[in-house]
Order: sequence, then C-alpha cells, then structure tokens
Amino acid sequence: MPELPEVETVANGVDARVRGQGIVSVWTSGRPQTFKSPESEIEEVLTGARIDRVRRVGKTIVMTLGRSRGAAGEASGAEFLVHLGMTGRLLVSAAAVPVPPHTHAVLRLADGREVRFVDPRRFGRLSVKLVGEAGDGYAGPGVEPLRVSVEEFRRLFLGRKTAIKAALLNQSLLHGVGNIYADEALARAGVRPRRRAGRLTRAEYARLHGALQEVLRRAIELGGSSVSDYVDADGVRGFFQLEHRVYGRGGEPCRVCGTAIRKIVVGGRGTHFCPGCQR
DNA sequence: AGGTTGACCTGGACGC
DNA sequence: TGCGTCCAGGTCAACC
Repeated sequence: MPELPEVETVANGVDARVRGQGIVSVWTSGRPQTFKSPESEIEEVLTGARIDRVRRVGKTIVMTLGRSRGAAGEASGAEFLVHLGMTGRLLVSAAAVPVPPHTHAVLRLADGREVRFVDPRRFGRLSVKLVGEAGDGYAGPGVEPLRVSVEEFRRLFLGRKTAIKAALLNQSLLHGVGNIYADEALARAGVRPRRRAGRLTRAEYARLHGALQEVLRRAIELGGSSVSDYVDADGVRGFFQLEHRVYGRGGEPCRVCGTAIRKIVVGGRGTHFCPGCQR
C-alpha cells in the first residue's frame, strides 16, 4: 500500500528519470472514476508540456509542468497530480515494454520512453491543477510528519476522543501516514492503538513522534514496504516489510518479547499490536 | 464539528 | 478442481 515512504520513493524515482523531459502525447483509458479532472483537460495540459520537477506532498505525487513549446503569453505552469490509492503504480518504461493490464494513462516522452499509470483496483486518482486555481488540491490542512515538532505533534491530538490509531490515519492532521506505518510507529512507541488520542502522556507523545519519524525515515531508506504489489518507478520492490514488528504478523511472536501479535479492528482498519510491549 | 461507518474496486487467499 | 466468499485499505460521502 503506498503511504508516505512508498510515494516518496516513487516520486523521487520518477523525478530522477524524467525531469526536463517533454511530453509528446498522452493516452487515457476512459475509465471515468480514475480521473478527477476531465480527461480532455488532463490531455490538453500535459501534451506539449515539460516535466520540471516531481515531488511528494502527503500521499500525492505532484508533477510540476512548464511549457516546452509555443504558448507564449498563455498561462504557463500547471501541476499533474497522481494519487496511487491502494494499488496504483507510476512506472517509467521503454515504449517497447508491453503496456501492463489496468493501465489508465500513458505519457509519451520526447526521448521515446513512457510514464505509465497502472492501477488494477482503481482507487487511484489523476488530476491537473492550473497555477492560480483556487485551492491547493492536494496539500490539505494536515502537517508533514517528518517536519513537525514534538510539541506541534502533541497539539494535533489534544482533546480528541478517537483512537490514537485512527487519529494517525487522519490526513487532515498528519499527511502521508497509512495503516502500516501507524501500526509500526505505535509498536515502537509502546502505545496501544485503541488509546484515546488526547489522553497520552507527554512522554508517550514524545516516543510516538520519535518512532513515527524513525519508521518513515528507515522505510524511505529501504525503498518502502512491499506487502502486496507496491513497486517503485522501475518496478522494483521495497524492503521495509522485512523490518515490520507487527504489521501483517498476527499470531506470530513479538520480535522483542515473544508475545503473540494480536490483530484487531480499529476505525474500520486491520490493526496489529503486541499486548506485551504496548500499554 | 468530531467521529464513525460503508462504498468504491479487484486480485488473491481460503474453505468446502 | 472449482466455485463462492471474504479480505485488503485510501478516501470520500453520508450519517450520528
């Protein structure tokens, strides 16, 4: 599942491979729910544009576009937004490589390669945003977990009655944390997922803040977690799943204390924790 | 308004 | 073997 580390890995990989490239032509699948902007607008904005930069904001991949030809005086500058959803992939491939099933968009580049959006489950979303258009379209009110201070982090949760696990997943509080890293951060911080978000001790907020940053940084180093079908821009899997302490390990012994990892449901999501280590 | 639940999707795992 | 059922979860809409 693409969360912050996976999206960051894909965005950086695509950036390194296609920055500065012109987009010659665009194909889209016609599957309406994949496209948050009209397909005709996406094709119009992308065709003839130059890829200036690709980065991550929250769980969204933001491709900054410039005009590579003509269009002098026109409103230059737009962004192509890619949300991978559950099973989305953004791949940079040679044109000769067969187009995989469930491909919903292809950006043909000037050098002959292609940027392909592939998404079997179709939870992913593509859109474009013109510079100056109202709303950020992707950033939202939440903060970036790798930039937030301990005190800001604590204030996000004060007064909240929902479970800390559910609060970690709330994108209007924190950007980019999904089910895997919420469970892994809580495990490393020694905090049970059903604890009320506003009722942790200062020491626990501090441990959770540190643990969340640690797991996100480590996962980025390892190219993300590949638990189902996540791959980077080259189709390569990540390795952080090998360091998971709880996620996907229900019934198995805790790597620290040996207690069997339990799997429960919190906020409608499968949730894994160690009853021995987490209080 | 915060909180909770279900719908959206399809491939893969599992049970009989 | 094969078929049916269930599960995975990011996000949004609907509801409490």
